[in-house]
Amino acid sequence: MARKPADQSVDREDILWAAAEVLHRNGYEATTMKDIAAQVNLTAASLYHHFKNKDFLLLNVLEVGIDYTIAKLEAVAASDMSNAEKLADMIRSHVVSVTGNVAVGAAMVFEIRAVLNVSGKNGDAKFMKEFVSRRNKFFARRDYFEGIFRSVLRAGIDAGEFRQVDADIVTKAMLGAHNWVGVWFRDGGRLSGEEVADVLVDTWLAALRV
Amino acid sequence: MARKPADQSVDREDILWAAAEVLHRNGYEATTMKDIAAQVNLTAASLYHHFKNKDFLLLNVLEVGIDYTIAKLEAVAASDMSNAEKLADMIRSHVVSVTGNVAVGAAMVFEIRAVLNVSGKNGDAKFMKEFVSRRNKFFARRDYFEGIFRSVLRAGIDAGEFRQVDADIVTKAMLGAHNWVGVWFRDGGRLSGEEVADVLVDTWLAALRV
DNA sequence: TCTACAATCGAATTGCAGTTCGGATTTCGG
DNA sequence: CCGAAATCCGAACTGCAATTCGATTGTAGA
Repeated sequence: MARKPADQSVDREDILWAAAEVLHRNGYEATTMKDIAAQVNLTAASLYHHFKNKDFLLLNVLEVGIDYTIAKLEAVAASDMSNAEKLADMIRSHVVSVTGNVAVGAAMVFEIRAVLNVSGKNGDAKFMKEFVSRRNKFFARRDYFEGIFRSVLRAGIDAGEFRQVDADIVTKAMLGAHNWVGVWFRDGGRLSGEEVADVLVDTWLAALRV
Repeated sequence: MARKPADQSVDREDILWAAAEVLHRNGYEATTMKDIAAQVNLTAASLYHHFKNKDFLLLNVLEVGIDYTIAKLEAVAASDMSNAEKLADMIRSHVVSVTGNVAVGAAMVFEIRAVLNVSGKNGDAKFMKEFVSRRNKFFARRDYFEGIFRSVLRAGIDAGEFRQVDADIVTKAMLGAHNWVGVWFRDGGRLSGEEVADVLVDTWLAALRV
């Protein structure tokens, strides 16, 4: 239908990835459209053909990240394993997502505040409506994500597989620890993402054993 | 010596606090000098009388935050309790710091990237030298902070008080979970900071019990 | 009381990031 | 081979945030 030089065929998804990487490297506000564009050999202006504006671009990255993670999580949570086995797989899945997909993973966690600040500045309300709507949906998805962990934890407690703990707090502790991995993990370090995941699985199951 | 109207006596420390609060609320890049100034009824220009520039202001907040936390931690680590008791107190101390001093605590953790980016932009190298020096010192302090936790954990393992775990990873997991508290904790929630701390102490000790 | 200086502000400067716009350029369906 | 739509870019606009500077005003201490 249109232009797409063989040497740089860049599409929406490529940009999303580039954005995720730069975002993870610099943080939201510190990331310029130019930076993102450079990552895919485009100019800042070109990005506006693919995305309404910077906020939507970021929001898209977050959406992709959360969807990716939730998809993997749901598969596990829906299986017919014991709650302990489920939780182990979920932890593994989450941690590996964060380490293997640092870009998306970290962006998912640490850039939220920026997205939150809709009311803060641009009150131009142009795409405002759609933006707020999608942003709320995103937050709902985040809560849903956390909810999956909490449910399995609760079920395990009720089933006597886990000891009695404050499921809310422990869930948040788990997510915090996992998210934090995205901050310090580096490829080529002493442990691989899978190995780190194993350590955390072991740790949490120990914390929960009756 | 100089001016200091009785109605607004604002000093360096007040600004530091204001900055910490706004920072925690908006994130570094999203926080303007004007925002900070407004918090203490000053104009942005006035801030430059107290701080070289925005970066130094943030750095100062981080320094204050880390020093505060380390001070409390060292007191505990130096006592003659068992490693388990020490760790419990340290966890409590850390978590309470984060919840009670959300400003400093969260800034300490989530704004680092912004400080890191020295090389990123302003290469004007005016205060650059001093800044880099202090920033490195800050990072060293952060490592030191983490080291205290790791040491006690290791000592406990060696002493047979804790089970064999990967001390590096578990330490980071703990810090991640604690830092994360600064993100979700709200005064007036179901639990107080102390209560949250207790849950975490219980959780980690369970994870480590032989 | 006088003076030097701390503390503050208003106004002006600078630079850059986000965004817009119109004009190319390329490709594909027909 | 043509026309429409997809892509992309250069240049220009806009606004704001950081920073600077000179002027002003209290105030503490000689």
